[in-house]
Amino acid sequence: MAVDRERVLKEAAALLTRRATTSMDEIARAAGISRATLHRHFAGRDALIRAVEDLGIEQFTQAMDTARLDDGDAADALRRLIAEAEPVAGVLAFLFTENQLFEGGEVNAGWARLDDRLAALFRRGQEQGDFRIDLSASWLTEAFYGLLGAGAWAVHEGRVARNDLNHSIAELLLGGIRRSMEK
Amino acid sequence: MAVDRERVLKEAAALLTRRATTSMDEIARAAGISRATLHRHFAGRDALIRAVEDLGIEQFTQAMDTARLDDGDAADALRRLIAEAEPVAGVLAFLFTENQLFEGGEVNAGWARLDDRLAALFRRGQEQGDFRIDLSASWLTEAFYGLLGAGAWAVHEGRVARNDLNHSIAELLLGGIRRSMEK
Amino acid sequence: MAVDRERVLKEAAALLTRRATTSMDEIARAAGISRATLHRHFAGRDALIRAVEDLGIEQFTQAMDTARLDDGDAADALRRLIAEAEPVAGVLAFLFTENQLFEGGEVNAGWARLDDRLAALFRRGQEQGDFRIDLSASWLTEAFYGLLGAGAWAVHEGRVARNDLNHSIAELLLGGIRRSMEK
Amino acid sequence: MAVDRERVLKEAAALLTRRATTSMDEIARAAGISRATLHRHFAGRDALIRAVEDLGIEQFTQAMDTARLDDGDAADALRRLIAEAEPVAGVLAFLFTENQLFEGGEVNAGWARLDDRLAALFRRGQEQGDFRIDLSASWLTEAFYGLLGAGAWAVHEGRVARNDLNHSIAELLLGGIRRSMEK
DNA sequence: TATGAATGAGTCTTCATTCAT
DNA sequence: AATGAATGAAGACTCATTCAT
Repeated sequence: MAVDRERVLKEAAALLTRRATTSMDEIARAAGISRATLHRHFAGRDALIRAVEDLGIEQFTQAMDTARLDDGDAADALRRLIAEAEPVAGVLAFLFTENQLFEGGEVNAGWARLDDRLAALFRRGQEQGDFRIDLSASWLTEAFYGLLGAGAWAVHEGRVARNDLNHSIAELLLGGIRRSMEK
Repeated sequence: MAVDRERVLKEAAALLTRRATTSMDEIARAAGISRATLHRHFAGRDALIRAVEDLGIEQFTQAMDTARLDDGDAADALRRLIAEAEPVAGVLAFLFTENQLFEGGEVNAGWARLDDRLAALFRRGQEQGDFRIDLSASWLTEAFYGLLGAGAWAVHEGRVARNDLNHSIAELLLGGIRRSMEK
Repeated sequence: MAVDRERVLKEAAALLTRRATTSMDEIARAAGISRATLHRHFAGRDALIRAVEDLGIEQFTQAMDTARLDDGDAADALRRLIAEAEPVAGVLAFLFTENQLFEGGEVNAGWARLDDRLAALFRRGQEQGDFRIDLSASWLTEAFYGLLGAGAWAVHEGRVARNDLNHSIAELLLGGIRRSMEK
Repeated sequence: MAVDRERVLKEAAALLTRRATTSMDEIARAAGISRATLHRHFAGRDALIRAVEDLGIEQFTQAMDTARLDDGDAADALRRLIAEAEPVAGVLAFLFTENQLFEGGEVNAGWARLDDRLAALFRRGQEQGDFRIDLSASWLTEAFYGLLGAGAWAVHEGRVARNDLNHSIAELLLGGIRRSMEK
């Protein structure tokens, strides 16, 4: 039976997310294949990690597509994005934490496009008067990733219920900590 | 010339934050000493990491002390904490990711104590009616670290000016993205 | 389409002569078949090498037969042998280096028989007063292979024209470098 | 005690000459050091083999220097060269046999210089009327290597006495097999 | 019959750590 | 105290070989 490439990648992502030093052997075993087979499908450790990166980018891209970032209220779009991105949060956190994986420093171009789309959403919100303008779109983009990662981790550690995650991230990001009159 | 222990720890924190698999050799070189010397000062890789942790915990403890978390308005206390913690954001980010990436290692006790103090601040704000109560103190604690780490990285990457960092983090955390009447 | 066994063996000989560590994969690709097919036709690497040996032995045996080593002048017989062996020089070169590089493996019996026939020719020349006797038949045998191999390589590298090969080898072997009165 | 680089290289050359597939481990053990140390001195297997190649080139260059190729009778110069090169014959044979070691095909430039000097010697002999001109200097160069290799092997196999080697090669190369009036 | 896919075994390579100066 | 050198242990990688289609 042919190896399910995507399944292997998902296992790899899951393991690497938990421990960045997970060995090829462990990944292979988790995926139910031999080390040699793992090497046949991914030219080496780097190639595997790059593939995980590509998968993460692809999944996050899909989340953005599904969330229809350009439709309606920017705040609602952001809420939809968080809901869609939640399953990918773990991988994204890994990829962001391990962002100097490759000496060459050539960052996967896919990230830039994602960053752009995200920043565009924040900018739209600002232009439409929904979002404050004293926080740059660029910073909000980074903050989004930071909160997503923290959320994934909090769930993993049992500090936040999975069902609360969407709400926790979205509300914090949109409304902050302070109790306000509105809402 | 005597080895500057703290400098070594800071280099280590910086490198390990970006790549958890950074080798002893890379750390030694970044610190300007030989591998052997690095080993003379820290009994091993684990000991080095523990030392970085300890440094972070110590510095963050000091930041908390200086910020007088229990005094006055909770929001103001949080602002003070962010201001004090900002210079150590790098090491803190390491602590945060570190505890994420290496599972199995019992969490450093000192770290847990810091978590508690931070959570207590959020709880105080909630009890005093300043902070919303639909976001758990536990989650806010995680979010705090996440945003601090994201901020440190954003500055490092040149996406946020160092001078804006305090404001960026504090405002986002306290008020969220949404433009509001107050403030 | 049926696999051309001899073509495979010739490719294998050519590659193995130049690099004893040539992999099964490279040989298979050079022969235009898959690794698995190569294995179906030859029970394993050793079997393949043995088959190449056998091919070389068979072809060289035939060359010897055709050259009628026992007939007439020994020098003429040697010339005929060189002419007959030239097309198989590549495989022969392999046989020669092969027996050099892998020690421990008992020498193929067929090969020893060829050595004997060749040595017998040289001995005959010496007994008949045509060949000098200060160079042992055993050494001349080795030298014969060495020159044949060098010749095959020189042609391959474009340093000697294929049409000159016979003459180059035969003249050097028979008459040496020095300009002489006779001839 | 510091590792004797040259000694390691000589061990490596000796082992690789006998079996091209000798492992790094075997070489390390033969040199009395650990595999890791071997790797510290030679970046990898390829690097080690290249170093062996360099050593071979250097030794053969030295042999040429010592033999004073440009002095006196060309035939005598050739005799001197054979005598000087004899100890290196084994390594040279290995390097010639394994001449496709590196995929890139970038041949060590040192060879070309050696080839040139050797060819120059043959050409000088031809111009001075000592060597026949119907055998190209280029071919004689190849033949020289072929005979040297064959000789090294013949000694190794016990078919030629080490003390006879010089004579065997020189006489065959200079005078050929045929009994002649002169000499 | 031919082959893409899978794998066990073995080699190469790196890293944290120790040693001798 | 500092370091170049050496190494055991562990992981990455490759190859010949087998399997299932």
